[in-house]
Amino acid sequence: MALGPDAAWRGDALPREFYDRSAVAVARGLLGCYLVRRLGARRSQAVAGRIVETEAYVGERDRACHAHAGRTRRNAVMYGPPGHAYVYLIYGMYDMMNVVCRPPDEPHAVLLRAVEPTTGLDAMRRRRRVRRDADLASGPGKLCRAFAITRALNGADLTAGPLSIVAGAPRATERIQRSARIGVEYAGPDAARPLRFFLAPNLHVSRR
DNA sequence: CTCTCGATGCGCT
DNA sequence: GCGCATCGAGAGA
Repeated sequence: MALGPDAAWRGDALPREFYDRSAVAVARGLLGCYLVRRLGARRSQAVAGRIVETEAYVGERDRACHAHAGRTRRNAVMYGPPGHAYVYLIYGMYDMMNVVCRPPDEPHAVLLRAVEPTTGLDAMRRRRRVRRDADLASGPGKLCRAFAITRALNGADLTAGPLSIVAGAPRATERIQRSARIGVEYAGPDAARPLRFFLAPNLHVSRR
């Protein structure tokens, strides 16, 4: 079968070492990479898209980070090896996907905030009833729904299995921009830190 | 377009 | 019991 122009996501998953750095480095490095979800009994169906927006959560001293209060049952995955998914429920109805990073002995993670769908759009449209494709995965809760990511994948290894990330890069027309993180006003001085990263111009980020 | 508000489950105090 | 790393519907302009 010939590989079409959207075949980049078929490459190898990013290696463990990619994640073994600070969340800031990983948050920047993930922009343009492909989030790949394999579904079906034999994982024959695939849904994929370019990561266009991320946020870094940088350890116990970051008041916006779930590890701020130390290790708990919910955030335990953040204290494990890098390259795994940390998925949790928020507002009683939305799942959020993070990528665990691991600078020495520090619980860092990167929240995936928006994805530009490239493959399996029909499957995404079935899960998300939206008018425009740009709304399919333009938010952390939206992308989890579009990609069928739930807490059942908490702890999943991103270097092998039904959920992975494949190397990619920003387009020649795109630049990396940064801002304060979204929805962390409660975090005091940490709320203003510019730890959100996104590609611009790109119609699939969560806010313009 | 902007703004407001309710939904809804659970981790943690 | 409180509050949350959100979303989408509805109202108004």
